[in-house]
Amino acid sequence: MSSINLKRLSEELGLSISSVSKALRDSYEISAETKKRVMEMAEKLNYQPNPFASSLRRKKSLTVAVVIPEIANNYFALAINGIQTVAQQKGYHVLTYLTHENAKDQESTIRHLQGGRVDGVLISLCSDTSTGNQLTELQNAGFPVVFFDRVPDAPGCPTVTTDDFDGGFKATEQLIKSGCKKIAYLRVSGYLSTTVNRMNGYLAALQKYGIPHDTKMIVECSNDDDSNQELIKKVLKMRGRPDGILSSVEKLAISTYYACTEINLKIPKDLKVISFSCLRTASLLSPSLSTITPPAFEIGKEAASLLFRMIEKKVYGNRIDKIVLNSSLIQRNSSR
Amino acid sequence: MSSINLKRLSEELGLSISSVSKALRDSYEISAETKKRVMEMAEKLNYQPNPFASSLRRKKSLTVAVVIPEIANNYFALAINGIQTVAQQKGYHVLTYLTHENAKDQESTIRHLQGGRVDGVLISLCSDTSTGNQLTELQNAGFPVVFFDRVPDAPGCPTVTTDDFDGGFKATEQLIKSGCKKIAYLRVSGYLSTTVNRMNGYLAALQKYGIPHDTKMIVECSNDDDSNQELIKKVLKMRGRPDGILSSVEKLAISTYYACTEINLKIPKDLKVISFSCLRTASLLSPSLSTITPPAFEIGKEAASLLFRMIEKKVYGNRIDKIVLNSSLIQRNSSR
DNA sequence: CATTCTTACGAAAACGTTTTCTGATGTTTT
DNA sequence: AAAACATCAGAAAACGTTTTCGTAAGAATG
Repeated sequence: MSSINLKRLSEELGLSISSVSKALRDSYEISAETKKRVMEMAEKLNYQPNPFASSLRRKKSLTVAVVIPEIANNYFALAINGIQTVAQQKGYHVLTYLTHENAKDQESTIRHLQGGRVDGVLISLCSDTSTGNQLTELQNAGFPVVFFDRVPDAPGCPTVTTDDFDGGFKATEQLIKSGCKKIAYLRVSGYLSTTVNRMNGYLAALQKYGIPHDTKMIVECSNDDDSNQELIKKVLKMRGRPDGILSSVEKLAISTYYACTEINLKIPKDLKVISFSCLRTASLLSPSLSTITPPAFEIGKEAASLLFRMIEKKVYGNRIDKIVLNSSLIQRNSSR
Repeated sequence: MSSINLKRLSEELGLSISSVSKALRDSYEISAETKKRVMEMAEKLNYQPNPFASSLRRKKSLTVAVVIPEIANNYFALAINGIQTVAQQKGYHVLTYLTHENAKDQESTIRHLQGGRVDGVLISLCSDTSTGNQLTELQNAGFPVVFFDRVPDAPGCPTVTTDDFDGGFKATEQLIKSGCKKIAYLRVSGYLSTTVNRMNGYLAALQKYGIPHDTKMIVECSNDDDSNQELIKKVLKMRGRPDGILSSVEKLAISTYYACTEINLKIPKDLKVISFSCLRTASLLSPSLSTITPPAFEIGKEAASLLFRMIEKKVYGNRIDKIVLNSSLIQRNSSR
């Protein structure tokens, strides 16, 4: 809107457009004195360079995209916070896109991003994902892409994740040590690297402690809170019901709490619960919720930093970073 | 990155650049047959128009900015969700900027936005705000700006808010009816429309029920959780301490819970608490937290819709929309 | 003095679109 | 048959930058 541009500025100063441009970019071709004059006039007229002209010419958008399943989610909100912090400090702009756990949305977003609107992409895959090909297409085109949290299992992808296997293992171990004999695992339907790795940790812990693996203890949930709650209630009412629950995502722990209230099961007496979660109020819940907490903010920061390294050095060629951060297990009353 | 552009496409088709462009935009100047050929080739080569060239030429970015104090906050996360939902459906892109409650950041963001990177701005002011002038400058330049939640008190601003006065009034009334005689109000330092309107509702309720207003009951908190917790503890330990607390924002209610745990005050027996909050787990807290819940998602949607109306009809001239949505008071155990 | 080098600046092309203007062909009207 | 018109397509300018190249004037060199 600000209709003052280089042309206007150059007329005001009695200089050519190119000289003004060079002065503003602090080129050695311009004398110190002229630079000063230009800077002052630019300041005075509140000159703001047109970002589109600049991006068009330089083939650089100074913008990155963040593609996530949802935003009203403690984990992703914190991760974005980390991403923004790094990006803003680097002078980059951040576009966010929500896929709503919908592969179609994710695909069209990725396709769109190929238009060159951004210099790089940070993405956490939706559960309903089958778009690996599209993404590798992007990557093969030399486009910087960093996956975080929910990542593809392909080896060629730079990723930032938490030690999900270890988290699942330790959480399960903790439940076992608190006396649980039958531990259910609440997973999300579809393929999610996180949920699968966490499950593998869970299975490994069962094996280590000689607890037989029962497929009825793997509960596959959907994205609908109400039906999840019904499903969990059903599991908790069946013969040989679980006495411990490991929830792979926060919202399933919430649903478990509600389910227990409804069918009058007491946590932790009748059922011990532990969940992956970034809930700030975990310790204020009734009972306080034991959690495995991924360092979401740091994950965002690391992912963004990695992306900027990839963007900045043209040649990130053969090096593939796989960064793994530790999550912390915090035992509270729900699993004692 | 996708280096196929109109030139490449036109060569492939044996047409001129302009014809291809017109075909893609479905111009009447191009025959149906040619259009079909062009569309197919564009599809085949996965042509993605360069957004910068397009924006430069058309002076339209198809992008809006969201400027908020923080994102790791249930309210703002939900609001962004609403904004994104509307924007994505309209084919717009969303840039987000965090001010971290910092007026300097907010200023520089606004200044930057004048460069024309976006077609409109959605903003919720930071607490430390003194930048009204800058914003009206933007508005005077005919730039579409919609304020939501935390708004300036100037009459010329389109806003989307909740009935904060009413919420503060009813919440206070509820505490009084539950037997509270001395009710403290936790506010945030600096000027925030929300916190002030809520306080006025609080004061009005006190007056209606003939409760004397005591300035010591207005507790001005900062942005630091730890020092807030200390401050609240101090208030709860003083002579003539409050027996009820109305918290103007979610995080202060959390701090209150922690403070009570530390000094061994029981909610609701020793202290009744009610808070403005979008916490999904309010009913699972110990004790469950009474809340006044603003419809954050809808606020985001309304704000975005209003902004798009402003962007789309060039002339929104003398009409100023002030949309107010109702928040809902949910009484739970913390205030019974 | 003639040549090469700096220094400081301007002219113009380029980025990839969109849009206005112009024109060629064939079709309808007078 | 001449004139007006409709249809379709291309040429070229424009958006506001950045960058390459050219060059004038003076300084340094031989």
